[in-house]
Amino acid sequence: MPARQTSQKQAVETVFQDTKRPLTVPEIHELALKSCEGLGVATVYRAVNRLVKSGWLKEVNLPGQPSRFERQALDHHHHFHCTRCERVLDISAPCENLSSYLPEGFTATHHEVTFYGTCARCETASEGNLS
Amino acid sequence: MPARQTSQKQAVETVFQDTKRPLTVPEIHELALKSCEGLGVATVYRAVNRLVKSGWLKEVNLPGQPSRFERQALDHHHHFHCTRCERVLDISAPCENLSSYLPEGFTATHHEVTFYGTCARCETASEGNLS
DNA sequence: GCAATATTGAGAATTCAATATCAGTAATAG
DNA sequence: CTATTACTGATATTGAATTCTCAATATTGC
Repeated sequence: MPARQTSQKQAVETVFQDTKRPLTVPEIHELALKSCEGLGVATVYRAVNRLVKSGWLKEVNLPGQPSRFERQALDHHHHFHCTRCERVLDISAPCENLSSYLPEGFTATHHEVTFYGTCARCETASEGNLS
Repeated sequence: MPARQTSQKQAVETVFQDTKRPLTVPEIHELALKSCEGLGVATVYRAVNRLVKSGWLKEVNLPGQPSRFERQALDHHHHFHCTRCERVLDISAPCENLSSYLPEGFTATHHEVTFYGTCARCETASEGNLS
């Protein structure tokens, strides 16, 4: 009798269908609570682990940050870490011939590019605050 | 009577003068032990923190990895994480117009590029092992 | 329904990096 | 040389993210 369908699992999956940026476990938890009152953090961890194992989710690690998770994207993309609101956003990838610059003898299976700065939302918000 | 010169501090600095890739604290410790018997990990942490504060060392964070440290480099570069020997190596940076691809309204202060794969040393080593 | 058992929530337990503590050691000013 | 006190090593402690435990609950095959 393997695997049952529960409202908790459903809630976690829904979060990812509604969001297209990498989320930390606390973020997932908070969002999932809206559709599943009383949901515990441990359960979020369990659900996320299952979904990662099944390939539906992908773990995203940014330097010095706790793990985040996002839908296994179809297209390659990079990440933008807004140092003001602390959100991590996807940005489309122009990575072109990046790996062609690797030294002789090195073989890269993949790469990650992370930008740091201010996202459009925060940029706009602060403009309004100029006094 | 601020700051004394000790063999421990000296040992840690020497490690970085002899190595030009980012090192974890355990790596630093192991290397420094060669020139300073009995050196404790706590002291390595202390020395590294001092050197970071003074600007001589720079902290390097890679996704899902403990902090590493390297000499404050003069030139911009990226990192290559060998998934076989787990070493992190510097590679020269061709980052060109990377940030020009950012979406409207986004401002980036800096970026990081990390490659994953096999370094030249491991690549060579495994060729010899083909049986 | 009903029994079998996956799943859950709450909190304890673990893990691992990094820091704090403290008595003993050693660098340096005089 | 000597006193002052920065520094050290060993170890306890913290802090955080994540996993484990276990009794209670809820799903699903029959």
